[in-house]
Amino acid sequence: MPTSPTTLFADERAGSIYRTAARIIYTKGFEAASMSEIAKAVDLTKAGLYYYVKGKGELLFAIMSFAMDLLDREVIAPAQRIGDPGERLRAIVEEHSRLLTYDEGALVILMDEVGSLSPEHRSRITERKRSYFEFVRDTLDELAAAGRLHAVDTTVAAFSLLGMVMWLARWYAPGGRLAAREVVRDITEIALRGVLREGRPEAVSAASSAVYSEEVLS
Amino acid sequence: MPTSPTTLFADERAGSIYRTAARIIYTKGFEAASMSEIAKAVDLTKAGLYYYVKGKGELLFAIMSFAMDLLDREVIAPAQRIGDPGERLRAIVEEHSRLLTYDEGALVILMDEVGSLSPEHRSRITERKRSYFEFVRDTLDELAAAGRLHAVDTTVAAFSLLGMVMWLARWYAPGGRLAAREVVRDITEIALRGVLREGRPEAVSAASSAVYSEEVLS
DNA sequence: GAGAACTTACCGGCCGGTAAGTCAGCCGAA
DNA sequence: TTCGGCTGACTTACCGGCCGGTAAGTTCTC
Repeated sequence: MPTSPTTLFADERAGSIYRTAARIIYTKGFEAASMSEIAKAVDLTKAGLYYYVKGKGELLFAIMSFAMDLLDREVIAPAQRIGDPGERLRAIVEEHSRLLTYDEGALVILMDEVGSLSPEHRSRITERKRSYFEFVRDTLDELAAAGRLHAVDTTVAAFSLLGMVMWLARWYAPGGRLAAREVVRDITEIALRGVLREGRPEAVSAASSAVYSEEVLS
Repeated sequence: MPTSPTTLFADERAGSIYRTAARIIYTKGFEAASMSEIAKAVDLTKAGLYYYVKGKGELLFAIMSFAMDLLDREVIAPAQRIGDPGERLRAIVEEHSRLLTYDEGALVILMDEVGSLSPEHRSRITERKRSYFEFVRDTLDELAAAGRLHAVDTTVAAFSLLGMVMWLARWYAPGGRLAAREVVRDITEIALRGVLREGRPEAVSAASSAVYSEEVLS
């Protein structure tokens, strides 16, 4: 279905606005980032920016929804197709970590700025996050029922694993001396080993100490 | 050494101002929290608040310094006195987690709002955080040298463990279904099992849970 | 009466947001 | 082929309000 040139341009422009806004909000925080600043970054006046977005709150909500869609598509949906709960857990940790090494803001905003949303928007985002959390915990429950989990509360375990993964966004600097692939693999190993009883088959583990480098403390 | 009543009163007042400010900033975020709001919460006008604090930035820095002092006193210093690196790591994770279940804001602000500090203040806080991080990583290096660690990069491992612990502040609600003691114990087990090769001596963990029998009330 | 502990009243500035105007380019009609 | 109108994509100019911060005065205690 072809779109008219003007509309296509508008869509591309809108996309670049959201991406730029995400980067700025991610860097400075939502409250500290001003609409004028975002407008200037996309070569518009503030009023010009308001032609595209309804308001600051709507902008934040749009970015978060985009991030949630990304998480759904890249992590949750693929994992849901995996039958074995152990492999499913591994896929979740691995893909979520990998996504965070790519990301340039949206996923971090999703984690950090829920408090800045309006009540209605907040409840919609929180609902999607809860459903993700429950997906992880259900997977852990399945493992526990099969006797494959160490004796820990699955709620605590789910939060801990997700926390470990999400923290990645706080410290990992792409382009630094730590390669994304090794980081993702190490995190996955630490996470799974933390909760799973089984001594997993780890053939790849030996090649671990390849190109490691410096990291950034925020 | 006795303090004069007025000074004592001022100190107590100052203390309660910092505590209240920490709670508000923790709840709404630094940028979203206004000085008038903080003033009102301590039954002062904004100008009255400025009698005690030099400015918003100084207030944030003071709260973070307090949090860092707390971390030093309750986690780092005791751990530094432990010879065995395995027990030292356990103490770090356990005590840091425990501290987070008590905390009413300061430690979370320390983690989340570094970006709002002035460059000078930021570098001073970041330096202390780096030193803590390196303490943890050095402990992991020690374990690795003794062959007691799984084959993962110690930098990634240190960030992952700390991330898991710090995430606790994001989700744990005191007074809920999960008792602080069990949460701390489970997190410690997941963390240590994630990186340590050894099947740990469980006797130590049983003894340590007896020490921390005090209940969290807030 | 001196100093600590405030309050009242105000400042300039930036905030999110908007009303109204501009202007390029496409449209159908003459 | 030209013309008038229409619309999408903006800009200029402005709004009230709250922000961090302060000068100057007041009250209370010793």
